[in-house]
Amino acid sequence: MPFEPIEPRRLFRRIAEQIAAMIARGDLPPGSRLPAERELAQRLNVSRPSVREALIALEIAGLVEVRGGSGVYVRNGAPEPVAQPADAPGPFDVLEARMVVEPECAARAARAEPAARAAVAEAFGRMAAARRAGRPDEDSDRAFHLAIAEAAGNTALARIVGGLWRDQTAPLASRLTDLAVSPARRRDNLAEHAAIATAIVAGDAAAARAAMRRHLSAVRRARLQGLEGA
Amino acid sequence: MPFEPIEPRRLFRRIAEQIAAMIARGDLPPGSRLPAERELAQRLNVSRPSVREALIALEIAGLVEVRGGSGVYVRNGAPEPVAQPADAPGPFDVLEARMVVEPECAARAARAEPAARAAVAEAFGRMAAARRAGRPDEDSDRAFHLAIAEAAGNTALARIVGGLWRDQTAPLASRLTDLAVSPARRRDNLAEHAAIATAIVAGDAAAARAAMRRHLSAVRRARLQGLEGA
DNA sequence: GTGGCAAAGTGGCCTGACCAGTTGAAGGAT
DNA sequence: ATCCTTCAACTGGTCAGGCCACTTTGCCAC
Repeated sequence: MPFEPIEPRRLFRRIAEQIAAMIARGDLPPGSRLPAERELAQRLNVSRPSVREALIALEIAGLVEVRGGSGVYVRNGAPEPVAQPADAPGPFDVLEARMVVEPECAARAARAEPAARAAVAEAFGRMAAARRAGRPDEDSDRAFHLAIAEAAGNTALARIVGGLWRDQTAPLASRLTDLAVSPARRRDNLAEHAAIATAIVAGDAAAARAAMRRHLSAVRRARLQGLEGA
Repeated sequence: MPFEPIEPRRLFRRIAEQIAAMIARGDLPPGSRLPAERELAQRLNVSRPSVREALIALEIAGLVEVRGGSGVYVRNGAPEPVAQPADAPGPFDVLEARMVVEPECAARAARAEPAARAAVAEAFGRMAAARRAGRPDEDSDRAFHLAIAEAAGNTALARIVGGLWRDQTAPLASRLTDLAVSPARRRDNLAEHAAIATAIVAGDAAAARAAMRRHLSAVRRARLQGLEGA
């Protein structure tokens, strides 16, 4: 008898989520052993196979580790939703990392299907519109770069770019550099984005890579000057 | 009765690998329905629960989609935003991302100060020792790549590489392909690492970049081919 | 102490069964 | 003939109970 007939989802998912919730809540600290399969089954009023399926799902998801004959343990390096501000990279490290990753993303995006490339063009359109309307274009700027990373069609790369932008915008230190953007720089920024979008839509991978590289170089140059002149 | 007591791994992993191999090989095109659980069980000479566990593992890994009452289908490309537990990237996405980031890290490491480069050499030495001692070299392998990323002197890049390795070893289905490393591949792996370490210690950035690229290409090739011989 | 051995506990896997949803084709109504 | 209903086959979803191999633990002899 499933413990609650209210939810239509598959049983092992409900069980897995329940266990994951315990881990996230701290009821099951990292490294600790969770109850035996038989006991979990009895406690949750489900069968042992269902518990096993849930545990396998959690194992593949990287939340727990199953040691045969011993027990199931909460994984130590469990990905926490909270980020530690301590070792956050500095703004220039982030920018350099972007110069490694994003040109390649742009090149791949240029080789993507037309639909994906159209999404990049659309993101650029929104950014241009925001700028014309005088709205802060920080969000649409980020959205543009993220659209390119997503168009590249690689989840891992998209996640990396997303993380870099988070590192870049979150810390207060980088906020300071953000303010250093002059109206002229803002205009150039838009023009550089246009070059990138054009190359991607045209399917020219080499041009897209070069345009992205130029753009990021310009951003770095502006930041270096901003720190002096402002 | 397990079909062959030759492998000590858990049964559902072996089954999952076998199915994943069929998908990778193209025997099961994206969108196609794979055989029923009962038939798979009979064909592979295992019980249905074991097949179910394997299918759940593949589902969490994002390789297949299970439609109740209908069948199990090979997923075409894009991972849905469905993923509640974790939308971790697939193993090949991770590998591709590494091919974007790590060669650049190797090049920068080669330009680093002697102390940082010595740390890379040391990490390689530990890995070689572990391999000689017959110890599992997965950890030292990871440590070697992380050492290079850290020697590159960019916090953001080091963090990216660390994240990619976590994605690769902890969460996803890559574990399924991980154990497909033959002794020959393990030996080549060490040789490739040696080439990387040598170039970095010598301060030859171009050679380091090329060696890292060769290494990752070899890893990808091994993963694509693997899983058949056993 | 200390080393070894046995029992308890745990995951690993199997057999067999029943239920619920999907699917597609047979058969009736229009 | 065409459309709709119905129903049987098929598929995944879940449960129950059982046996085995391995790890852990604690007792006992040394």
